[in-house]
Amino acid sequence: MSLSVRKDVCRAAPGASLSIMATGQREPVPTASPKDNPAGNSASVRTRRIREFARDVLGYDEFRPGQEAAMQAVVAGRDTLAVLPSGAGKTAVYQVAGQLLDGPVVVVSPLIALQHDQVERLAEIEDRAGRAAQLNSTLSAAEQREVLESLQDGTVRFVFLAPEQLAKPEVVDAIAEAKPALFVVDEAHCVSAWGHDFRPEYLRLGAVIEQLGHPTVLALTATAAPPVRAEILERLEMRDPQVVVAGFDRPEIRLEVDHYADAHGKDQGVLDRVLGEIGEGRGPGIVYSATRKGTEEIAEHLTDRGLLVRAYHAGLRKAEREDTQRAWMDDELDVVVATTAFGMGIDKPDTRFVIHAEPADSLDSYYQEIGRAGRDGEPALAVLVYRQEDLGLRRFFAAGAPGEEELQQVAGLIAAAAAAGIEDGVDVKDLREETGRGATPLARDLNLLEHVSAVVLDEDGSAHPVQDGPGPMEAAAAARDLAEQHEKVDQSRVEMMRGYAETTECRRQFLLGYFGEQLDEPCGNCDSDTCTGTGTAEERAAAAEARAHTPFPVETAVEHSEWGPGVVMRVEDDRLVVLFEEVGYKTLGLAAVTENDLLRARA
DNA sequence: CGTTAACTCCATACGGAGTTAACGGTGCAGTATT
Repeated sequence: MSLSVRKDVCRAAPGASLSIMATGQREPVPTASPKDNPAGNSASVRTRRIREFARDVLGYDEFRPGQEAAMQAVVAGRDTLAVLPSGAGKTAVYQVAGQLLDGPVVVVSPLIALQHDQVERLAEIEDRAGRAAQLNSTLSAAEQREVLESLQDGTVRFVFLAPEQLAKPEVVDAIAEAKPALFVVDEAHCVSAWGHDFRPEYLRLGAVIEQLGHPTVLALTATAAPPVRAEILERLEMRDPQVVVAGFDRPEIRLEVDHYADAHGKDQGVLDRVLGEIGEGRGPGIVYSATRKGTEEIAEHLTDRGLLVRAYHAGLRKAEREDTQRAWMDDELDVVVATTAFGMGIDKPDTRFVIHAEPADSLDSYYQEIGRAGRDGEPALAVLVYRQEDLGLRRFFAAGAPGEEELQQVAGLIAAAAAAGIEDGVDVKDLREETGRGATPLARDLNLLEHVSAVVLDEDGSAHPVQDGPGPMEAAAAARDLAEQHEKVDQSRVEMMRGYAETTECRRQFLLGYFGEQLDEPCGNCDSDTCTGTGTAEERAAAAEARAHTPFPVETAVEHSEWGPGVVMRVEDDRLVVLFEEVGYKTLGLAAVTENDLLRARA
């Protein structure tokens, strides 16, 4: 096994070490023998026990890339972020830890449906790995109490819950009493993608981990670009984290982009593409649309053409959604046309294509979505049917930072209560009544105010002003600045989606570059000129030449006169993509950079 | 940001052109209602 260690760009965790595993390489599970443990060395004992568990309980013949490294780190009690491709057996990483560590395992999982599946899967090996239970609102109050009690008396070894459960002090207390050995955040990219406003409880997990006495933390995700990794480490307050990244190139997925200028042409293009694939016998597939209405219209048109199709989005009745999922899994459909609601926890390895009728909000989402095709390793296809105007909706969703007045009001109410001598702080419920604002935007505001050290939430979830912290006016301004910074980063992610759609070079190089991995040669399996062989040899040579002589190669730490520090993510023959810490991704013309001396390398 | 449904205005009136406002995605939990 070759294992190179290099410095990550994570500024949140200067001490983080990073392992990169070669793509697709599998490591056999060796037979444990006494000589693995000649001196009773604890690392080799761990290795032996991990391998025994993998073979005897999970029935593994081999480890997937990164899997054993992540297990080693976790079993040794080290905080670990594991970025492992879909189907790389992330579950096994905490299963093994559950058996080898002394204490229960808490798993934060974003969807109740996902928790359900996870519990069922663990039930199959319950006698060897320990009992698993879920804790959520589908359970009665008595059942919820029972789960927590079983966790405390050791009869339940794994508990699966959503972050919202951990907003309840009594739940955190009960779990703390059970002295968990491991705190797992599954689908950890949600910390960044959902945390800011949609599900703000994700941002509070760091504080929860502290309240639990900081058990070993394991963050798991299939997709996380460097800034997302940095945010996960920071938000979860991980200590001296081990970052394991298994190569996540999916060479079997062919990458294509179809360009259209007008809306009608694009709609037709989506239908033609789907009909073409199904007509050639290359199905089933998923079509992603940005809107609910879009999914229904496309589904209707495809049905009219005789395909077995269903639409799927969060506005449909629960029973209908479940039945569509079942029909999809049972091979009853050619196509599911869906919003982003469809996907997480749905694993159909023989999905042959993923076609996007609109661009995703980021390459993170896009890669996650197309990654659902070809999990069986057979050839698969990802097509983005692209029209520039469709980015507008994504830009709209990326906007929406709270106004300064709103933040001032919230900070003011909290400060006023403290000034009036109310020592218990302000309950979030009271804030909701006073401001007339919903729970979600309010939680977002509180997160922002907390992040600028103006407000603290105590263990009961009540808000207090920070002693000697900024006043409401100052706090609101700082919080707004922070929100605007998030917004800039989100907008820059949309820009990277645009960059992918509009690049004329190898799309896989672009995509992997975005995730901080360099692919040295064009992939040969995308629709770029270089990979289809339509570009001239001279052009390709010129591009390679330019890359070789750039003053700022990939991964160079740079400083921009206006945008501050950043890291070079990608080099083309006439431009650079740089990820700046404060403003996100920017594409810079190389000529302008050299002429105006815009960038300099940092030490 | 871009699309579209709803509205207003004018008047070669079985309605067309132009303006404006609303809308768009992900899920948890808890509460009210059948």
